Amino acid sequence: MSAPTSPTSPSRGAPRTRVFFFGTAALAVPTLETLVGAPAFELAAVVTQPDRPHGRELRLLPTPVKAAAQRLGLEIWQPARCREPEFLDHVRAAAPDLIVVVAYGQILPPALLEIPPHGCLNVHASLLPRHRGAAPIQWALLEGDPETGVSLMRLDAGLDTGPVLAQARLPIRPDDTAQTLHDRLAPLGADLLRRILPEHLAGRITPTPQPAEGATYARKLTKEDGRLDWTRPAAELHRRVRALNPWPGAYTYLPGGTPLLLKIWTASVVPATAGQPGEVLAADAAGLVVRCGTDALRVTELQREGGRRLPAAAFLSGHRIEPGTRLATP
RNA sequence: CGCGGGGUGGAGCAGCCCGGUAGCUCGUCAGGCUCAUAACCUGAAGGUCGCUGGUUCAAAUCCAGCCCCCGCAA
Repeated sequence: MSAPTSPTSPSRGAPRTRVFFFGTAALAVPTLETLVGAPAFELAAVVTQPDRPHGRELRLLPTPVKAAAQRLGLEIWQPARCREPEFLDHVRAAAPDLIVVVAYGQILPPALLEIPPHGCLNVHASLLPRHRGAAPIQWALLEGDPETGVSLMRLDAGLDTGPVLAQARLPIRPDDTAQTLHDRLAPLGADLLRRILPEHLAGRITPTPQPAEGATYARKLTKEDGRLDWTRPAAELHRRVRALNPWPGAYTYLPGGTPLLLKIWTASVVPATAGQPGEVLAADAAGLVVRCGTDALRVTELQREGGRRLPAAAFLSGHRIEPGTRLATP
């Protein structure tokens, strides 16, 4: 569709800044698009993780960033490890002025950080120093933060520990999921970079070291994190359901000959004082109400293993669940 | 060849192992009850049982191939 762009229109005066973009996940795509759309920059190459087997047939699929880069007609590099000497040589030879990193998934070694004269900038989806690490969006939800945001920082040798250039805040809505929050943070990060980058290149910004106080680490989530412990308060379980949507998903089990795995997609908190934790208090068109340690959770969308995601009313049409049933967490 | 589950009237499921009248919950439509109703009662419409071929007197059900969906795993 788009022909490979050549540096036509000799922008009179200042040469364009040569940028390398490092990114992998979908969060990074809006930032990549922003850079491509800015005439002041020449996007020399996009570095992303190698294609990995994905999906049902374990086919090799491109990363979201690679797919976007292909669509934009950009040069793509996919080193197995960005600390490989051979790769570092390639980067040195290409002489980028600046490296921008968003959700790349690998740590950039000091030897790489030293290459671009304007440094390596990173867009991170939290208000640093809170939620450093791999899953900042999910942890902001799990912890019940009233707000989160994006931070633009200069990479150093640590994990998300570099000095911060700027931040943008974003309130967390009561019904936000990791997906919806991600979808608002991604463009927010792109916008932050677009606004601040010219200032940075002009030398008008002094990054502020992150305060030691308030630093937390947002470790990557696992499937095990999705197990719902019904003795916990409903408010907490509600946060867990939202934080793990769409991945890895919160779940419980419906008792039976062989317990049936139920993934909980959406729910809300309702007051309750009767019943035992895990007990089904009601199962009707309004949803599946499950007693928790405090109050109850009204499940409104769920999915059994092997089945598709369904509204509670549709699910209950085919799966009779009587009040009094105890959902288990084996 | 990574492992496994599934495609049955508008929705969700059962029936398939042990071939032979298409079932359940809900929805829709009509009528009734009621001050009224998403409640209740009665009745009705609506299905090439994913596609193709095979076995058989007979296939939703057994066999083969294909298409599509989902979970695990990554």
